[in-house]
Amino acid sequence: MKKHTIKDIAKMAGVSKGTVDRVIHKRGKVSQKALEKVTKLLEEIDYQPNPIARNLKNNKVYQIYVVIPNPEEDSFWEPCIKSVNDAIAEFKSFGIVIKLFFYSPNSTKSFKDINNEILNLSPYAVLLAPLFYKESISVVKNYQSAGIKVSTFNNQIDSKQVVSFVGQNLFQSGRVAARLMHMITPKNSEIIICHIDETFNNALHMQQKEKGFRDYFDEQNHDSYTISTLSVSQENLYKSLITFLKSKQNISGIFVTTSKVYKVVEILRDNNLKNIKLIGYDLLTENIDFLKEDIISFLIHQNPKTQTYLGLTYLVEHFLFDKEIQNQKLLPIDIVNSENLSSYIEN
Amino acid sequence: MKKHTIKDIAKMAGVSKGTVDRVIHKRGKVSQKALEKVTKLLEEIDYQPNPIARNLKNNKVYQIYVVIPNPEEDSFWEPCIKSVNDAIAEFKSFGIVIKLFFYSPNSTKSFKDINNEILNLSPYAVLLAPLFYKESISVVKNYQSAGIKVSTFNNQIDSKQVVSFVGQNLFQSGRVAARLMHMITPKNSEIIICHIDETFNNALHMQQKEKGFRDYFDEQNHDSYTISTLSVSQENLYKSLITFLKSKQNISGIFVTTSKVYKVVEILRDNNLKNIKLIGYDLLTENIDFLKEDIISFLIHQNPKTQTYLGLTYLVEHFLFDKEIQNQKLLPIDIVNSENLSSYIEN
DNA sequence: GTGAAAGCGCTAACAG
DNA sequence: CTGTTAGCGCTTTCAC
Repeated sequence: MKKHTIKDIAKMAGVSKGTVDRVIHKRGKVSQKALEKVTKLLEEIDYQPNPIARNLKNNKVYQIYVVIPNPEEDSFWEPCIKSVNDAIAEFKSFGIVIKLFFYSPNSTKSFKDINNEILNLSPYAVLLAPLFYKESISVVKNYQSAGIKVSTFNNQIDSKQVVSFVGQNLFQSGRVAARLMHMITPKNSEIIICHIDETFNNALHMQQKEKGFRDYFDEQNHDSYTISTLSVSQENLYKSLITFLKSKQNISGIFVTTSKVYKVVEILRDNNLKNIKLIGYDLLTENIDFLKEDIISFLIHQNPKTQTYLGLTYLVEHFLFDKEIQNQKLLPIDIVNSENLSSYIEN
Repeated sequence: MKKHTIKDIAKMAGVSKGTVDRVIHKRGKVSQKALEKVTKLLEEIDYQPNPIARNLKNNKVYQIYVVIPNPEEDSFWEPCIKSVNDAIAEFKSFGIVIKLFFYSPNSTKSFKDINNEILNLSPYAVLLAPLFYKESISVVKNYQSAGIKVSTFNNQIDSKQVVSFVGQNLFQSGRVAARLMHMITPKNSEIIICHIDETFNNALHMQQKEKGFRDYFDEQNHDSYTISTLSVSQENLYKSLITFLKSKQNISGIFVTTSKVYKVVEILRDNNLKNIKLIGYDLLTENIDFLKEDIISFLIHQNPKTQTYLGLTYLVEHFLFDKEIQNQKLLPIDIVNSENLSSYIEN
């Protein structure tokens, strides 16, 4: 059993391969008669051109450059490195060259600089984890003018120029955290939403998460819970948190909207504050240990590794097989506790 | 910029493409001198043969037949249909033909029959969801003798003949359920493990889940919880469960080891039994509604859709690009509550 | 309008 | 041992 080829169709229709090709690609210059005959045959057979043969001519090298915050400054991004390396190995033989670039999560300048640098290298496409909203918009615009495709992941920016976004619904993610918090804290207690961020540049995520979190509790008979927000830089975290906590009483839980939960754990521990449930984000090694010890109750997994890998895969398959890229892929919001943890990291 | 080809290397080494090919594939019949020269060049360049061109010759049609329990008899398998259809559409143009076959989850005969039928059709490979252990082993053996590759998913069978397995660690899955149950039930209460199964043929899964569940509680100061097991067929479920529940007191939770949780919900509701927490498996529509209403606290997602899709993808990529198939892929054990539910199903 | 032919990268058969 | 050649399915060019 073999696939029908252009040759088969040509023979059946009594025309040449060239004519069949012209019909398939609607290049015109085909007689009415031939057109009808071939079209009919194509439909009957449900002909599918062989995408492999089609791209044989394209012995191009496609450069895809990945741009993320430096994992040494924020270990959240660590898993992306592995993911990129996997993709490099997997796609090398197809002529896909993937390179990884870092910018400092605390410096919009470094972000702009690295992207300008990449602009000059003119790759085929860029996969971007954009922290800085305003700067990202303009960076994307530059790529666009240079004819370089841009996909984003983790953080969404509102730009028509972006080919594809891979990430999570952060509002919903906040609701998930709220649901869990609701489950493990007593009524009539106080819950704190804690934003920890260096520069407040990525405040957008945190805001969406907070909205979702509050939205959930608003739907409950929520008068029984008091919810307050603490927004603070890493530097001031220690002092501010302690002061904040002391100003309250009956605190049963803290929802940390970033991966920096472990910092909160350390502070609580230092000050011998117990019986406060913690929910935060991401499977950093620092967090993992606390999760295992049940000091952190739940982590929500944002899965940067899969985000990166999917973002890359979409681009690659588009280049190689003309596969359409889906505009948006929202990953599941994984709830992780001490027991299903291993199933997410041994992977 | 373009990829290095066999032609480039031949030119550089001052030999013919044929010779380079012989070196690459270690076919011998190459002079020492040529061998060294070419080998060195290949390494220097880090030459990767173009897998696309390589398989151009193979204008075969690869049939992959998928065999699952009939979703009309057990809706757990429903999502596999979608998955198979997706794969059909995605791989059609590559000459991959995928077909779906059902057997009755209550009849070993139908299982054997359908597999014999498939054996006669001699496809390239079979992707199998094996419910019946003993029968599966022999079925796999038959395929093996006929030179048909077999991958399995969802249920593991211990056979060296199986190319690949996609599924979950069920022991760990039981532990996850236990951890959650522990979190939402009070100490000194009684918890029930409930196995619901028509024929007890797939008892293996349920046993592994039970082991994990008990293992977790054994690690806790577990004397405060009483855990007992009820094993029952669907038919007898109603009566048996009621009798069982009446024989106990202070029941705080039921862990149902299959997707049939919704049946338990209905029984509890009928009998006006409240305040019993429920944890079960799988995002059946029947279960989903109860999860949303918070009557079921958690569902563990076994993700049959992804299992099927991955199983198929591995085979396809192996056939088309000689990609190695990983022997075992353990999927994450997803914890689903009313809030992250949508992120798993809108997908 | 149309067919013939070359070529993409790789493999395999064949002739030397 | 080695080079040449044909051919996989598709596209593109060129001559008629």
